[in-house]
Amino acid sequence: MDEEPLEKINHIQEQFVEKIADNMQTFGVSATVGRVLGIIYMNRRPMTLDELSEETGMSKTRMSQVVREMVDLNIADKVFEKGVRKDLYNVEQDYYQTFVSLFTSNWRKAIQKNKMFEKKMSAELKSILEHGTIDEELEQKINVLLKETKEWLDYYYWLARLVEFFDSGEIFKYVPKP
Amino acid sequence: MDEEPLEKINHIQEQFVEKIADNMQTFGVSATVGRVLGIIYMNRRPMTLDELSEETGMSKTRMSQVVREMVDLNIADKVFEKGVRKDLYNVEQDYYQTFVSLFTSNWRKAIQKNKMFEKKMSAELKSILEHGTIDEELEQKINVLLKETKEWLDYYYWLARLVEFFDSGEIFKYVPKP
DNA sequence: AAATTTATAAACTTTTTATTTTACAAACTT
DNA sequence: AAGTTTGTAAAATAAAAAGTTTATAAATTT
Repeated sequence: MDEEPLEKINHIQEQFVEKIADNMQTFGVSATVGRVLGIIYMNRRPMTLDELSEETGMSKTRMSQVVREMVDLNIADKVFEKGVRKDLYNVEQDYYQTFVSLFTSNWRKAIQKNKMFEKKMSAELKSILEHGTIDEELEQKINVLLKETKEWLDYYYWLARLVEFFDSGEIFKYVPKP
Repeated sequence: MDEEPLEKINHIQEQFVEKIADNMQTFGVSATVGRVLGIIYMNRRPMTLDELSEETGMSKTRMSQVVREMVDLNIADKVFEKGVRKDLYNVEQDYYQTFVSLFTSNWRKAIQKNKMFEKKMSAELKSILEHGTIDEELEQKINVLLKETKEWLDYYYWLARLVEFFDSGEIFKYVPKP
């Protein structure tokens, strides 16, 4: 463990990147996405697919997929620099903004997937109520499910409101940045 | 698709469970955990490992692992019922509380893992500053990393505060349940 | 206390996800 | 317009996660 100061620092920098990669998994993104984010973040400057490939030791194709995922998640951007032909990718330098982007991307996706579901379910349930031969017990079951559907809808409405609460920055009014 | 009303309802109930399972993945838990949650939730009563095994078609051992994970995540509880020898497991019936439990469990784990890291890093960096032979450029790099460490610490402090904001129910003051 | 039921642990198998390789199309240089 | 460079898609491979089976320990019943 008796390294040159410069080596030591590079080693520390790598540990930072690994930690970022590890933490990023809490958001449900792969360690590789986290690692690439960490690498660009620590680099403080936009990077090309080739540079990322070099740094991670992974294929350029994989880097292409990863940065695309990051752009979709709103945690990276393609940037232009005159004279440079290769695409350059940069990441958000603000932790809090990255948190908000990942949180909102994730939940927006989930909310989107649920929108149709509620409508479909209540339509089906009502159709059974109207057209089927139904005894007391069955009718009660259907009503329980209809109530469930309603609560479900309310919950997703709340989630959408929560996403806005983060995206708008309101959250920082009540949980201020230190 | 011309089923008996009862069949139709069972089918709808299954769709609910599948949707819950799918949604649960947004929290980073496996579909199986989500499915078990959904099954117990729709059942409205605590269930045994055998019943769960029957419902999911999975082994009892797997059910044992899954409910343990759920208890750890604070979204299920072992309950006692006199005269019943088998363990019974119940789940939170309130969507919002389940959201809070999963959100806080996840982030508490992440925060915990980062606590030591910051201390270790700044100690290492300071030690290099004191003991190594360091030129201008190197010193600047170290200071950048020290600053990074500080910001990191602030960010995790903010996250801890955010977790409290949810856990205490404060969030519902500003993003009220519908 | 022998037999049965229940829960968990460990080893193994299957399925899913991550990554690489290969191949190709689009854009750019000369 | 021929030759490069760059980015993406599709197929193949490798690694990780989920699930099952077998074995065993603890508790319960008879």
